[in-house]
Amino acid sequence: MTKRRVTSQDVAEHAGVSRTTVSFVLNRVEGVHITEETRQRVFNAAESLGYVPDAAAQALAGRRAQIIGLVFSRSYHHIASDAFLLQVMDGLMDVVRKDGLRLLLDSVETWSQKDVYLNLARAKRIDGIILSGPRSDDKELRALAEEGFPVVLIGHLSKVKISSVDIDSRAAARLAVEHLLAQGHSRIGCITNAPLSYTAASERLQGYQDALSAAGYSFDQNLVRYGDYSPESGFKTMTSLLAEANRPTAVFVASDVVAFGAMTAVREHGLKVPQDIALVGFDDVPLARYVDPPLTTVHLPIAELGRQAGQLLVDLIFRQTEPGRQIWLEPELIVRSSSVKETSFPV
Amino acid sequence: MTKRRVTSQDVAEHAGVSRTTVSFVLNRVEGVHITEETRQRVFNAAESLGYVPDAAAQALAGRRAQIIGLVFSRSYHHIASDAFLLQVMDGLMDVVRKDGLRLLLDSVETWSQKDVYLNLARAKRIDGIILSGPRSDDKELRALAEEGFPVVLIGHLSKVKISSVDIDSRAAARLAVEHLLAQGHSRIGCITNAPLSYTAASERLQGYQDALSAAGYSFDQNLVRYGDYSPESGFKTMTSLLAEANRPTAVFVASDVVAFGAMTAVREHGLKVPQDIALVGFDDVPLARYVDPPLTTVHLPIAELGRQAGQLLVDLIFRQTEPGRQIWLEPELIVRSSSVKETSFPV
DNA sequence: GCGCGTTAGTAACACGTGTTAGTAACATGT
DNA sequence: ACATGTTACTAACACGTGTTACTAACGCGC
Repeated sequence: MTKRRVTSQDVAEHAGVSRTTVSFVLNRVEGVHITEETRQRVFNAAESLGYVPDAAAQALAGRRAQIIGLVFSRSYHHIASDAFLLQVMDGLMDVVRKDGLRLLLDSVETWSQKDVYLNLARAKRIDGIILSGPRSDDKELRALAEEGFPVVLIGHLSKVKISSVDIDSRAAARLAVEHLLAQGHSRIGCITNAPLSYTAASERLQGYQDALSAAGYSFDQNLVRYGDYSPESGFKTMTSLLAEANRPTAVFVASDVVAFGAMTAVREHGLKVPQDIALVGFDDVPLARYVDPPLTTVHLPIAELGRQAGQLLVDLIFRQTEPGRQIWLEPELIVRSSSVKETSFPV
Repeated sequence: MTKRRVTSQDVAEHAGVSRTTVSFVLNRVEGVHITEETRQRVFNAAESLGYVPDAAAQALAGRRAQIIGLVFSRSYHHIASDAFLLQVMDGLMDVVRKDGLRLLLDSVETWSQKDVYLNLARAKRIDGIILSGPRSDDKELRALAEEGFPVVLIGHLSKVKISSVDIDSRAAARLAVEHLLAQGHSRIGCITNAPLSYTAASERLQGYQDALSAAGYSFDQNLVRYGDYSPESGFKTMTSLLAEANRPTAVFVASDVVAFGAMTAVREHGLKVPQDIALVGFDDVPLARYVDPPLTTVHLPIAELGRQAGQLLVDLIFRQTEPGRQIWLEPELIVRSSSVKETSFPV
């Protein structure tokens, strides 16, 4: 005695018209003549029967799946803050919802398991895909994009006609270090957010070097340490930096979360931030302004990243724009007390 | 000159068999006799043609959509930490992936826009749904569940036969306050994580009251303040608490993030944690052990929450178990230095 | 009264799969 | 020799929608 599904056939019979007419009315097809009166009859029938079109059938009958995929690497989402993905999704949802799209989420442990997202596309389960932090040697991805499948990257790939949105983190890192230079520091250390095999890590290190060399300082390998996303790593690497014979007076930590650990290390070493060691972080996680002292950092427009990526993808899908547009978002330095000796900054 | 889709028909022709046989082989249908040799021919053909079944067609032909929905309230995901949803997803993905399911994510601003998830179900876009933090007056949700549609709640609803997973946060809060009592405190304040209209907030407050009354202390309204998820609110409410004539010697803050703000307030007031004010938080966000001093808090098994919810849903979908199972997960008190005067705890 | 365009719809096919019912070919027991 | 069962398949229908091609009725100018 299980209730049967309400199909468009039921609506048609209930309204006394053909199924075709129902389809025309409900999809508001242009260039087709339907009396206002029948139109209303159809709407009423659909309403009173509680008709909801079958998504699978719609997708099969040539329409889109109405779903876009967001794929990220599980290791990657640690790189920025934990909130990274959440903020991206926030921005993304705002955009895609306007066009009636839903979000399918998937992750890969390593980019070698590309079948995950390739299958999504081949099975027509999704109409387009947003890939966070792709690998440059991803042949299948290029193939997919060249077939005309809508692809947008968060991050970027050179020499490929794939749309992408990214934050200029090299410039961002440079901004941070220039700020420290402007404060009069000349021995400035660096703790990366991750091993250099991650482009997000090496780019930030490059920004650090850019600032130094632009100011006429040479690069000193001894002032660089490598974090691994965790506060623990910040604690350890900072401890190691403080043990240097000629230790730095300021440190650029390419991740707020790592910087929190570093800050703890400074304190436990009996030193003061910023008087003994000035600190600048990266990411501007919500807590950055609530540690002691509040952390100077670089704000990344992450929700905006998601929004732009979503818009790019929607345009590819519906407006069939040309792929290959690359958008760079500008970060912003947020100065708080961890980097300036005059302690006159508000909490 | 657009490349046509590879269908099971193509595979059939390529292997010299019927489309039916292809379906039998690829789906490993039991109770059907196929020679090992043809079986291989089909596999090879599918492989060499790069055949990927059309998801929409599969879903239409009676199979499941192979997608489950995770729906959360946007306001709700602030209540716990920002990382809440991410951890849930982590646990959830592990489970559902084993059964070949994908995750569709959606959010509602308020639970009044139920169409969002009702439509997902009615359109057969998803095979089951996980709802985070539902409202008790959700009639349509009950109807959906009673029709036999697989539903699992994160949170819980009484008097309904709907499966759910939840953390016993009332017991958790009690645990936290009992710890403070054991440390010799008798005037213990409370800062909630959110306004009391949120059950997640009122339950924690109740746990606080439970502990007090069990210890024979009466409830003092003057020692209670109401936060709103943010560190700001922690700062303000703690400042207000410290201005009390007879101020508390310990405070239970029902959210780590709020507690960070509270901790800053104590410090700026020239007082020491834990010597002047002992603090216990709630949630055990990753940073809790990296603030100064490391924050005693209640650890919530959130990833486990997602895992159990996923398992419950998968069982409902595939194993067709009876709905209505309620699982309660036990939190755990993590003692760090913010609540004990002997400062002998390791970082 | 006839050709013609417009209106208001409909019949029929396509999408690609899962599945039930059926069918030849062949082995087996008596 | 013949009924019976088993093996290895296949033909045909079902799923629910979008869409193209077609039609019947009607108005209208000449």
